[in-house]
Amino acid sequence: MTIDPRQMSLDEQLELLFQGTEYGDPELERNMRRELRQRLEEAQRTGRPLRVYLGVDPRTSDLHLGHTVPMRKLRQFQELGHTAIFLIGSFTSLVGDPSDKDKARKLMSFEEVMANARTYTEQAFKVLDPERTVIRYNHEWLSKLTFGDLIHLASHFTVQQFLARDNFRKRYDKGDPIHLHEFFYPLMQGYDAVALEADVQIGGTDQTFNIIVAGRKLQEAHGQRPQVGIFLPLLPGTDGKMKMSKSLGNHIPLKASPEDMYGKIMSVPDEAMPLYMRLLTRWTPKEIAALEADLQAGRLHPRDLKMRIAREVVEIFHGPEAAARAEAHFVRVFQQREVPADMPTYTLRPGQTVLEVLVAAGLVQSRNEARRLIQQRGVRLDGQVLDDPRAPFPGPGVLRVGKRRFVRVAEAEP
RNA sequence: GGGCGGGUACCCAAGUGGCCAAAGGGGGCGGGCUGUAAACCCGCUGGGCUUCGCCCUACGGGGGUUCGAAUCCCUCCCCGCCCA
Repeated sequence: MTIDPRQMSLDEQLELLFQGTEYGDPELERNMRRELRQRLEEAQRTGRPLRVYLGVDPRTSDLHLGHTVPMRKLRQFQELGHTAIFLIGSFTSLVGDPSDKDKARKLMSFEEVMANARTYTEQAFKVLDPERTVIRYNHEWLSKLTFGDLIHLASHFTVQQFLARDNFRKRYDKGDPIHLHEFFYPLMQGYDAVALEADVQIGGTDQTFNIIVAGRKLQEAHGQRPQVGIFLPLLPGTDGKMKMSKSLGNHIPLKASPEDMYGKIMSVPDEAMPLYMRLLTRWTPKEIAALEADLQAGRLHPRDLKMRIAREVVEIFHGPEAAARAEAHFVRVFQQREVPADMPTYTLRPGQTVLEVLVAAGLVQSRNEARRLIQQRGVRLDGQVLDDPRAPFPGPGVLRVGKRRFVRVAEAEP
C-alpha cells in the first residue's frame, strides 16, 4: 500500500508521521512538529525530498521486532516520497551505544561488525522498500576523522551535559565505571547526522540525547540546519518490561521461524499487549481502540487478542500462509496439547538407553540436564512419562521434552 | 603515583578457614493450574557417575600457608572513591 503524497494534505502527512511517537517533553514535541511541517512544506515546494535516516548498530547478528518499530516509521517517510537512509553503524558499533545500558559494552572487532552488517541489510528489506533505500556505513566517514577533528567535535560539549544524562548519572552515582570512550559515542552519532546532511533522524526514546543534543548541535556547528528528531516508544521484550534487546535475552528475532515468532509473542505478558498493538501491527488507532474496548467489556478474551496480535505480526514478516500455519501449530501443540505436524527425526541405534537418546537427539545439553528433566517428569514418549534414565529406550514414537521440544524417534534401518 | 574499598555462578548480590557447587533475587528450564509459551503456585538450575552417595572442575590470574581456602599470605591484572 503506497500512499500518494499528493492525496494527503500537509497536516495529514504530519499527523501520520507523528502517529505513535513519544516525546517526554511537550515543548520538544511542539518544536519538532513545527520544524517538520516547515520542512515538509519546503520539500513539496522545491521538489527536494527530505533525507531521513535511521541508524542501527550491528552488534549482534540479527534484527529483532524492536528494530522494526523505527524502521516502519522510516518506511512511512519512504512512502511519502522521501529519501530513506538506513545507516549501519559499522564504526559506532565498535564502541556500542551506552544509551540503553547501565554498564559499559564490550569493544567489538570491525570484522565481527561487518559480518553482522551483512545480515542486517538483508533483514531490513522485510520492512523497507529496497528500491528507495540508501544504505550507508558510518565507518566511511568516522574512520577518517583525525584526533584533531575529534577534539574539535568534543569541544562543543561539557562534561556536565554528559553527566546529566540519566544513564551516565546513575552509573556515576553508583560508582560504576564510565569509560572515556563512551562519551565519544554521542559525538560519533552526532557526526553521522552532519555527514549525511540529515533532515530527520528517527530513533527510540532512548536516543534523545544522541539525536537532539549531539546531532543537532554538531550540525549547527557545521553550518547545517539541525535535524528533526522523531522518537518512538521502546518495545518491551518477552519479559514485558525491559526494552527488547538481544543482550537481555528477551528479543524476538526477525529471522525466527513463523511458529517460533508466534509462540514468542504468546509468551509476552498480557500487560505488554497495548504497546505491541500500537508498535507492531498495521492496525489503525481506531481499530486498536475498538479492540481494547472489547477487551475491557469482556467480549474479547486476553488470549484471543494476543493470538490476533501474534498472527498479525507473523503475517507482516512471513506472509499470511505462514501466519496461519504458525497459529494452527500453536493451537495444536499448546491448546490441544498434541504433537506438532513437523518435527526432526532421530534414528535409534541398538542398545541405547533413554538418557543416551536424549543426548544424541540433541534434546538436552548435558547428561545431568537429561537426568533432571527425567526426574521432573518432563520427558515423555507418546505421552508416557519416561522415568528411568538408564532403562533401554522403549522404541519408536514421539519423544517430547517439556512443552516444546519434540523429536520423532525412528527404528534403526535393518 | 599514594591511601582506602572492591573483583563470587547467565545477571544482580550474600558469604571472610571446614556445615560451600556457594544464601537471596532476576533470568532460564520442568511440573501444576489455565481455551495464553500470560498471570499464579511448586520444584530444578556446573560437569560426570555404579545417585539416599561419590568423583572432577569452579569464587579475577598465578603462587603459597593449612589435614582443609571463595575465605589467610605473596604477587600480577582490572574497577570505584579520596588525595596528587
